[in-house]
Parts: sequence; structure tokens; C-alpha cells
Amino acid sequence: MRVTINDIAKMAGVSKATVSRVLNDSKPVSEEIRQKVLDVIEKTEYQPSSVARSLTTRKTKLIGVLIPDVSNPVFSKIIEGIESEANKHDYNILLCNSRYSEEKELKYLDILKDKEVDGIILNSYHASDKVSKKLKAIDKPTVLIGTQLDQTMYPIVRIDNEKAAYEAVLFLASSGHCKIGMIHGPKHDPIAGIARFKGYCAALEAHEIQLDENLLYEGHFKLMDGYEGAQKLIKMNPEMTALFCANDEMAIGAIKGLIDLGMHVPDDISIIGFDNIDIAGIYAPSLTTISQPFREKGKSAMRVILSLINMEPVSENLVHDHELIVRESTK
Amino acid sequence: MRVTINDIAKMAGVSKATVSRVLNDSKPVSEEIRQKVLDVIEKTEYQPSSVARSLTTRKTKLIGVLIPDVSNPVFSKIIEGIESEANKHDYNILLCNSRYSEEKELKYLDILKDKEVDGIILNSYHASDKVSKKLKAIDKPTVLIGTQLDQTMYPIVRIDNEKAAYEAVLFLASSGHCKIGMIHGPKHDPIAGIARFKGYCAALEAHEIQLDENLLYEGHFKLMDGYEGAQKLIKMNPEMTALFCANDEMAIGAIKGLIDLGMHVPDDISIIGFDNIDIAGIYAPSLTTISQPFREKGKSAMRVILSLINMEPVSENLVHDHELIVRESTK
DNA sequence: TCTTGACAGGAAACCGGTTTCCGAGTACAC
DNA sequence: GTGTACTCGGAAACCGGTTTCCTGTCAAGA
Repeated sequence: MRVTINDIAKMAGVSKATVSRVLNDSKPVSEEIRQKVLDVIEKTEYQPSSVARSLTTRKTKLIGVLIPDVSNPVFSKIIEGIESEANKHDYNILLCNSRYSEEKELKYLDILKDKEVDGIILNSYHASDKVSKKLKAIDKPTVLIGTQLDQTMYPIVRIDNEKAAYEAVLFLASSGHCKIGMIHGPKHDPIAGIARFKGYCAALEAHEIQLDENLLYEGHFKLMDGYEGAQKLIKMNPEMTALFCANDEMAIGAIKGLIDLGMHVPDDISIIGFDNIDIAGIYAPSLTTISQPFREKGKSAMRVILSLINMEPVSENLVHDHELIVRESTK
Repeated sequence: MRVTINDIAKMAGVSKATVSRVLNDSKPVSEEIRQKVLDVIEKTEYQPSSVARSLTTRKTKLIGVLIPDVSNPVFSKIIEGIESEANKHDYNILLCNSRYSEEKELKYLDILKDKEVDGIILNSYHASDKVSKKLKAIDKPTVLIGTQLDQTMYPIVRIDNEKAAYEAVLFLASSGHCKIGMIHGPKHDPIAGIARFKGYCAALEAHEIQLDENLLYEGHFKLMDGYEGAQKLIKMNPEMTALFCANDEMAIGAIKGLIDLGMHVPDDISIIGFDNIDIAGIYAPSLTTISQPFREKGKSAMRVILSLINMEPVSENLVHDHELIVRESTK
């Protein structure tokens, strides 16, 4: 049987209130008794039950982290950041992998309520009304990452996606490209979908390039979307000399797709991605891309959650810096 | 204030025992009363506190997953597998990222004890005595993945690393290579370190090739280890025509390192990796490698944990199949 | 010497569930 | 009509902590 606070109290000849006080330094205890209690605790290797403690304190020291896909490096880096910051402050992570399914998102929100997590970090793929409503009902400190919920008052940790995309496409245009295609994300995604597309449009406009529907392809951020999209676009537009992809995975798919058509990157066509995942730097050719600080975003989100939990004002800067990393895939 | 079982009991005019019975179907309740209780529950959107439940049932429905690095695709795929199986059975994942540090491993084991998880899935990088001892003290259902703990009686989910490495190197030797280098893992790692090296030796022996110390380089599974290792080996052994790397990351580093020296893969040298991570298939050249089913291993581990928790015999097959995937990096 | 206040520590309530134990009511057999 | 068995539901104990409230002791001040 497990050692409980009652056992310790009996063995030390004190009440369990005293044991609790020694454990938490919540009220002064004479040095003599404190030592006796500590001795017994050490001898028995007693470890208080966090479940019991949570019941009275109403705190679980658990942060629910809801993301679409753990095995996507974009999200796993965020998790890593969250974890490192959480760990520093004795919080733990309840991992919720929604697999891009709204149903699972909703189910996990129920679970998070049930588990009484102290806070929620949400990277929702389906930022739907249902999600928003459920989140409100849970009524816990919440931070969003790369997600926009309508009429929301939750802090959002993000980068300026539109500006970043603008810079990427501007770089292509400034290098002399004028037939610039884009493999963009789905329209229902306000961040990686819409915002990056807007940046693309703005950059074209800045260089007085007409937006051409034929140079657009919609993907879902998957490798094969890039592969197929690039092949389709280049067949329809042989004069296309540059391609901006809404994420690195599609960009690498695009490179592979073009190589398989016998083309050369960047000699025949320049490719630029978004996110700067690890592969981007080591792919051959290495990928020019927009780098965003995933780990830092995770840490940042966690710090905001801590502020919210402790009812402190949120001093954290929510908009992180991005950076254009020029590598071999463009010229 | 939160709605509790007491509120429901009062509103429905029954005792809280009855509410509990309706909730859990633990004892028959007349249809009339059941309906009344269910109505109240629905109206109030009552959700029982899992913390309180855990305190009495001694079950938290939490599985502690301790791994060295979430952002490494090898581990995140395992996690994905664990999650999908856990989710099916209403278990949740407490994520523990040890960052390859023994200190953090030990700290997390304390946390897992404190949190009273129902089971532990451990992928330890430092399978030390301390870890082993602490694990024993926690005394919870435990499964190891890709980890060997001395004198342990925990089930180990794994592949036959030695055989897999043997097959990889045999493939090279059978293709006519006789100067085959290896970038292996550290010696303290019984699985990815020792076992894969043994397979290499065995394959050489099968082809009566003398083991040559000069063709060996020790890395820590990082990209740069492969990069530097490959460059060093080829400079020392210009006659080397094939290189086996203990994981894909080092293999890709190796390719990059050799390309940067002006060499061609596979024309000048064949490279073979291990793990078949996503990049392996899309890298240019794509990587010949040993594929192992990470997701399946994760699922498998979770199923074993479930069996252990439910005191059922473990029927799961613990040794998974690997497969040699021949791609462009070898000839 | 008596009062007052500070302080250490114990008893008990409480958190929100589950489960045991028991009693009331009903049905059936004799 | 009485004894018996069975069903349903309530009271209360319990899980292992925290916290409030109270009591006893001792030192300082009047």
C-alpha cells in the first residue's frame, strides 16, 4: 500500500495538518518537529499524492496542449518550447493530437475540461464556432498559437504572416522574377492560408504585377500537394520562373516534382518556402524560406499562460519576428 | 462555481450515490429516476471531476510517455501511435521530454509517480541503474520502447536491430562493395548503438571482409555527425565506396557532406541509412534505408500497457518487422 | 500575580467523487 | 397472513490531501 500523509503523521507522532505544513511551509512549525517529520518522510520515501492535492487546491499543474499533428515538425517544435518552459515552473503537458479533425478537437476540449487542466494552449486547425463556444464554456486560461478564433479575447502568439509572405515574394520580384506562382493553403485557414496569400498579392501589387489565377494552386500543406501543384503549374505556365509555397513541406514537394520533370532548381525555377523546418537547410538544393521561431513561440505561449494563471498582466510580446533565409533554391 | 455531483443530487431530489450510479451504470437504477438525473445533468452540462474520481478509484487514465526528444520524427511518430491507441481507450498522455538528459529523466520519473499515472511508456536514452531503480520504486505498469534496462522484466517493444543492420550491410556487400564504412552510434546505447554495429560486423564477416577500424566513426545520431564523419572517413579512406549510417539523419548529413566535397551519391559512393524517416523518401537523392514501423511500435506499446493495467496476459507481438527500402542513394 | 497576546499544533471540515452497508418496499411462495 | 428473497436507493465512510478554527502554553506587560 502507498504511504499517505496519515502514515507519516502517525509515525512522527503529529497531526496530518502539521505534516502538510512542513511540506508546504504554509505555517511555522518548530524546528524540532519539522526535523522529525522530515526524517520520517525521508525514511519512508513518502511522496504526497498530487491527485489528492489537486482536489482541494483546484489546481492540477497540467497544461492541455492541443495541436493538429505531433509528428509535424512545426508543431513538435512548438511543443518542445512549451515543455521546456512548463517544466521550469513545475507544470506538465497533457498532449492532445487532433489529427486535423474537428471532432477530435471538440472531444479533446471535453477531456481538458474533465481533467481540469490549469490552462490550454490551442493550435486549432478548425477554428470553428463550436470550438470557440466549447472553449468559452471551459473557462480556463487559454492562449492560441497560429489560430484565430472569431470574436475572441484570447491572446494569440504569432508572427506577421502577411508581412512575411510579402517579403518572400518581394524578394523574388526584386530578383527579377515576374511570373511568380503560388501554392497556397486552404481558404478556411485565416493564418497560413489567407494571410500568406494576401502577402503574396501585396508583393505582386508593389511590383505592379497582375495577379494571375492560372499561377495559383491550393494545397493542404502536404508534400504531395507541392509535388502535384508544381507539376501542374509548370505545365500550364512554362514561362513561370518562381514559385512561392505556403510551407516548406510543399516547397520541397515542389522541388522534387520539378526535378522529376527534368528541371533544375534554381536554374530553371526559383522556389521559396515558409517555416524553415530542419529539412529546409539540408535539402539539396537547400531551401530559401521564411524562418519563424517555433520553440520561442511555444515558450512564449507558456509564459502567457503562466501570467494568466497567476492573474498577472501579460507583458509578453505576442508577435514574434520572422526572417527571410536565402539559400540555394532561389536566384 | 462549478457544478458538482451534490448539486445534481439536490436538483434531482436523489442522493449523490444514485447520481454516481446513473453515471457509471454501476448498479441498477429505476428508469424514472435515471431519466430525471440525466435530465438535470444535461440541463446543467454537468461534467464529473476526474480529479475527484481519481482519488477514490486510484486511476488517473493518464499514461506517462517519456522520450528523449519530441521534435525528433522518430519519437514523434511513436507518440502519434501511442496517442491514437490511447485515445481509443480513453487514456491520455502526459508528455515527458527528457532532452537526452539523465537528470531530466529521473526528475520526470518522480513527476510520473507524483501524478499517479496508470502506466509508463519509456524510451530512455540513459538506461542507467538509477533510472531502473527509480522505475522499480514507482511500481506501475511499464513498457520500454527501443530501450534496454539491465535485469529488467519489462516488456520491450522493438525491432531486431542487429538483423536489420546485417541486412543493410549485406545488401551493400552483395552489390559488390567491400570497403564499407560505418558511422555508428555511441557504445553506451545498447540498441541503436551496439546492436546496429554488431549487425554491421556480422555482415562483413559473412562476406569475409576484414573489420577496419579506420572505416568507423562514432556519432550521436545528429546531422552534423554524419556530415563531419563522412568527410573525415572519405579523406582517410579514398577507396571507400559505401557507407552505412546508424540513422537517417546522419545518413543525410553524410550525403550532404560528400556532395559538398564534390562527390556524387550514389555514383562515387553508396549511402544507406536507418529508420526511414519522412525526409529519406524525398531527399535528393532519396535514401536507401531500413524502415521500421514507429507508429505501430507506439500503438503496440500502448496495447501492452493496457493489457498490463487490466491484468490481462500480454498477447502482443513485441518484435516488429523492419524492411530494407532500396532507393537512389545506393548502387 | 493576573491579564493579554503570540504562537505552535491538533481536530475537524472540506474538496467531489465511489462504494459499502443497510433499510424500506415489493413480490412471491407457503 | 407471514416469512423470505430481491431490488432500489439513501446514509455514511472513504480516498489523501489543505485549511479553518480553536485550544493550550508561555512570555511579556501591567
